[in-house]
Amino acid sequence: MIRTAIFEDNKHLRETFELMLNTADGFTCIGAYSDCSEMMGYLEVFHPDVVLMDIEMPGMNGIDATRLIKQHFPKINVLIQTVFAEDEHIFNAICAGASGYILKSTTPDDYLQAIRDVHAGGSPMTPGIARRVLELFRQNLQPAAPKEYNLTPQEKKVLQLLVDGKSYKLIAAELFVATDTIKTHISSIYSKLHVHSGTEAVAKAIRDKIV
Amino acid sequence: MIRTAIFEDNKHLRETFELMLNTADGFTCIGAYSDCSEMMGYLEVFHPDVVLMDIEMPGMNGIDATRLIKQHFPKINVLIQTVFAEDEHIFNAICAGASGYILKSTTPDDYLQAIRDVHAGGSPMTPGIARRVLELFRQNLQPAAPKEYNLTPQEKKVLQLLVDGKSYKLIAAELFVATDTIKTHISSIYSKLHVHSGTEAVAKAIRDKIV
DNA sequence: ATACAACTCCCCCGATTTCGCTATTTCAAA
DNA sequence: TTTGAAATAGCGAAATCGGGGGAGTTGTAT
Repeated sequence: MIRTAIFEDNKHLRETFELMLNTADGFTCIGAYSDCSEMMGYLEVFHPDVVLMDIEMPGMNGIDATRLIKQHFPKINVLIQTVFAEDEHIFNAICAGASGYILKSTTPDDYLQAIRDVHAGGSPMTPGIARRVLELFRQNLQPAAPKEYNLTPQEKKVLQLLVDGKSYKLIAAELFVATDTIKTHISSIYSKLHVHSGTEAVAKAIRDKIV
Repeated sequence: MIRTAIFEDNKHLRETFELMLNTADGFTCIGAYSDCSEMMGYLEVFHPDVVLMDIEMPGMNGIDATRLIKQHFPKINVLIQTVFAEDEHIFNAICAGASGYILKSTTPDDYLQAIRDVHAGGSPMTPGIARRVLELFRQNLQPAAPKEYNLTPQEKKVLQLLVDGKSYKLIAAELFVATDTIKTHISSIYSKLHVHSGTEAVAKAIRDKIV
């Protein structure tokens, strides 16, 4: 028996969900609320397995509520169900700790299956949502856009050591050349990066290039 | 009619898929291969809508093949189907550009539905896989661990401006104080960050803190 | 053979940075 | 009221840095 709680401000929808869960085999609806004002106290007492959470609600929104739930009851699985498919909502919901994210166009059977999935440790998602998630994933991972400034191999080494906080002398020692040679390299690094000091160069180097 | 191609080294499975696609309504299997050796030339000619890709195959594996496909034919949707649910495979598949990731335990109907979903621009995933994806997502995103070094507000401002490449004089001007004051601030910043130069401070500031 | 890029080195010089130490004012906490 | 942190400011000296110039050696490409 999967103990489910509902947070949904639309009265009709809320009661439909409640009925659906109470008539379906293997489910119980142990609470249906139109907002999150009493949520924490309620969860403390009844400890549902799965929370079906709407995003748009008066008072606290479903994403902040999810964050709150996961902070205090990490074992409760939160299934977001909403009409919003915006990247920002999806992103925030995931970060808040949502276990699933389905759109409201889903059929009753799909709802039940989604709740089962969540309860079994899965993360059901509408395929369209899943695509957004994958794309967000790739975006937030790839931004390795190492700009090229035509630095020569030696200049890269010097820049690397500069970033490590080494002085001209130390860099020279490390590369077995004269300090003046390092000065020359650094001059050309500066002109290639369009900067005029070590701090600027380091900032630029870290921000859009090699470590 | 969804034009699908299959890459799967298991003969029985490959032929089952082929039969399934050719008998189902709305699908055509326009090729079924046991490895990726001739893949690119094949895709060039037949241009399938969806590729059903196995991971474990002799020769090139399905993930590298996916990367190759997406590089040259970004419009082709690749649906990974495998017995492997390891995080590393999932991660690599996503980065390679896979549009979906389903496990081989899926039923025939689910296969067809997954292919439909992919073709419609969705990303079907087994709920268990989806959970892994969400967790990978959170992992690769959260490491925003802004270390605190007990810098005072003014010191933070100074550090910020230092990172921007400003000289002591300029910082002093910007904060309406004497240059010597900036000297003092920078001294305490250095001792708090345990560094001994501007470049080190900037590197540390960017790497594990503000800005 | 002649360029050209990359790497090397040297000198000069002024500006900037770094490291000492001291010291006052303000403001909030003890 | 005393204490302490934060911010302010100053002085001095050594070291480093940044910009300018010129110049020699490789090696590759034309």
